[in-house]
Amino acid sequence: MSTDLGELMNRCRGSGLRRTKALEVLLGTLLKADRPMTLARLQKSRTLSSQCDKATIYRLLHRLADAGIVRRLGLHERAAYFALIIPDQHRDYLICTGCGTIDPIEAPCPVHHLEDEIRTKTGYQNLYHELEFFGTCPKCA
Amino acid sequence: MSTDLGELMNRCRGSGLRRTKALEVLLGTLLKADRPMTLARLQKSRTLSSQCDKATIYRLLHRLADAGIVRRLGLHERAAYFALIIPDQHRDYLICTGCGTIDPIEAPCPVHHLEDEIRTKTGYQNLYHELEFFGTCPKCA
DNA sequence: GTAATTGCAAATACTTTGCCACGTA
DNA sequence: TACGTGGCAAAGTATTTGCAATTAC
Repeated sequence: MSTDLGELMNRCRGSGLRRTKALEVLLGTLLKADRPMTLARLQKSRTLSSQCDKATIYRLLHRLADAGIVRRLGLHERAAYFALIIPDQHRDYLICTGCGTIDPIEAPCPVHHLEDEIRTKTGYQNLYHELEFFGTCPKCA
Repeated sequence: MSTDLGELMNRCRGSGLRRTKALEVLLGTLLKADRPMTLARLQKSRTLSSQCDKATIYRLLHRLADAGIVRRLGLHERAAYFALIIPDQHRDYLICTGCGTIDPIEAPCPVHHLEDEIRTKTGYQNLYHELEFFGTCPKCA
């Protein structure tokens, strides 16, 4: 784990966000989860639900996304997922289509080369990618 | 283009779907588009809007997904995207975060090896993946 | 004839915004 | 003090379902 709560708060301060209780609890929850979470899921988390409103979490997540501190992901659900961006660490995910479990993949991401190729061939800028594997986990099989 | 409308209809019949006007028009639209489309976008298509209701398109898309004829994709929008599955052809996409343009990527997909590795290491079955590149296209830059 | 399919309308689910009170800088 | 932030409630957008009429087989 190359990031802790204090460092995250500093990055937030650097982006002009204020040091509020809600922000701290939200970042702590995302950090502990170590995988993407939906707004609804975050809201149900013990600490967050007692500390702040759904709209607050929603707006914080979007501010954090603008600041480049969290990333918004699709992941095939109706609800949007959000995950912390850890500097110099790219994450892909393995998702069970049965129970919905989401696990980060340990293996190094194999598409950086293709990303470079696309950048030069198409002229797209600020490229990034999202890679997810879907399947049935052993428990659900 | 390795698939035509007749072949698609045959695959549908093979899965027990009935040969209806709505099905034919929907498949034709997806085939012509050659990229993922949202329900709303499909609905706006000239031919489809005059031929059938939103709920019909919705239900057809889901039956087609169950039959393995279309695939449901995330693609970062609030609305779900659907694309035809062409046998023996895997597609990844390049998406402009500015204007929302979606283009299929021509390059061969570089993650099949990792997919195999995940299969054996984790015991997940029916593995498939989704890979999207996001960036700013030259026009939007 | 029978069961799948369709259209219309109503119900959900999740997201997004308005407004005023509040807390941080 | 000033302005970003928070809570509550209402509005917006996309999805999903119920049911009676219709159509394919």
